[in-house]
Amino acid sequence: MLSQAEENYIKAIFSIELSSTKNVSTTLIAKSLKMKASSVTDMIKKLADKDLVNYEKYKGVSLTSEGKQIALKIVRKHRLWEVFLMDKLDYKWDEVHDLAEQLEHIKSNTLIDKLDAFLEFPTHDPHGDPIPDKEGNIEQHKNVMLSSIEINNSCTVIGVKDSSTAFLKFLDSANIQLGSVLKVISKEDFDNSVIIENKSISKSISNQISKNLFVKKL
Amino acid sequence: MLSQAEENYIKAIFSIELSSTKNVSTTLIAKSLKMKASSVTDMIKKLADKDLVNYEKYKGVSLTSEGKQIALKIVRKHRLWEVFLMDKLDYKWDEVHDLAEQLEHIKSNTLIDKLDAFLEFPTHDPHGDPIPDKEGNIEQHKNVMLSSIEINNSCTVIGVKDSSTAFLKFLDSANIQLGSVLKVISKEDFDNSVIIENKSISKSISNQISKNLFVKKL
DNA sequence: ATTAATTTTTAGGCTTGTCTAAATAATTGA
DNA sequence: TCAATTATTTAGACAAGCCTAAAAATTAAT
Repeated sequence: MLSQAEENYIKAIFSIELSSTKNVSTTLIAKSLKMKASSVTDMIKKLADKDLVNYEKYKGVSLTSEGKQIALKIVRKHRLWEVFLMDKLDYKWDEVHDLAEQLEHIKSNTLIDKLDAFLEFPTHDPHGDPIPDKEGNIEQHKNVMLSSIEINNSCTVIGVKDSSTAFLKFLDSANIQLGSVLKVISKEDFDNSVIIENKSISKSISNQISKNLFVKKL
Repeated sequence: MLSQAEENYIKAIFSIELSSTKNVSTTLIAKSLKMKASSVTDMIKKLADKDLVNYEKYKGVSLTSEGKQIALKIVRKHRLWEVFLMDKLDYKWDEVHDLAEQLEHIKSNTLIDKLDAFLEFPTHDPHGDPIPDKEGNIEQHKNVMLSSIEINNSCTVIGVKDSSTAFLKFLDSANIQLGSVLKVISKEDFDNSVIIENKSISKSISNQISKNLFVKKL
């Protein structure tokens, strides 16, 4: 049985691995978990002893397939709890992350599948991220960003790349949710901002925003 | 912010206090938490430093009013999570305790009240124990046991004194739930067992069982 | 009222998971 | 290429929370 600390490391390594193909460095893990590199080295050794990561001194780490399975289970828990918090307890999408971070560590063989059933087997969490199934299978995110949609095309918001509170709060204030339909009216070459129409209201969206919004072309 | 360990001690002290008026001894706490007395002494000092318990060497402890408020909050969380697990996730009443033991430690200012609302403000948990309200007010259990009901009287099961898995499983197998209506048919002087009728089926119930079943006379 | 038994506390040790500071390896750049 | 910078690891420390063993206080028994 893994400790919460161990689970957090596995999860951090997993999410860093997703955004690059190289081995994951000590420093990146340390940044992601807000810890010192030396602490990371210690834990990595422990995880390597348990065969959850491949590790060679000075070469960074990668998850073993066992480690990956564990990561997927944690991600599944995290995302299902997020759905619960939003759908059943009326939390907003920028409020659920920290709570899910705690709930994902609850140990039980049956809880998460019962929760899954209770939520009627959702496929995506409130940020549009796909929820791994019982066996750890997960749908691949299609990386279409709002910034890549051409003028006069419409798209649906299906996820966010950046789930920071600040970003989510901004989206809320701009009335953009999962499922929002956005039409690209024009693009500004100068700063790559786009003018979009959302529920017949036009808004200017900076490039920093539009390249963090996953969309599906309509 | 209290650690899980601290919360567990507070809860243990609270529940021991409920069943006697004397100060709570180190040994009793140790037994209840399955730890060594020396560990208990350590923690008691810490809790006394934080003014959550009154402590004088060799004299045992009692909760301060602040300590009692914290205990009530934990009890509230525990019982609301139990309701959730049973009512929403279809757990049986002997399965919810260990999970609630983990869930009760989730830290959030808003979660438990939102859960309370989602569950439509239940007043009792699946074992018939009253749930403290937001302010820590809790209904007093009326201590009427099945063993004290006279022949030919009927009563409703409102709770259990012993929540052990073994006891709860026995009740399940005997088809006795919260709300079950039991009629006392006869009593055996020899061993204080009672014959009861439950859904027109008669059963003999030993004194050990009947003195652990809270009932309300009809 | 002493002695014996029990309870409680103290002292010291261990593990987990963190840190700082110093040492070593790897990478960068002039 | 080799010196400077940056990344990583090692070594040693510390807090939390538990333990064992021994000492001290309390309680029970004769």
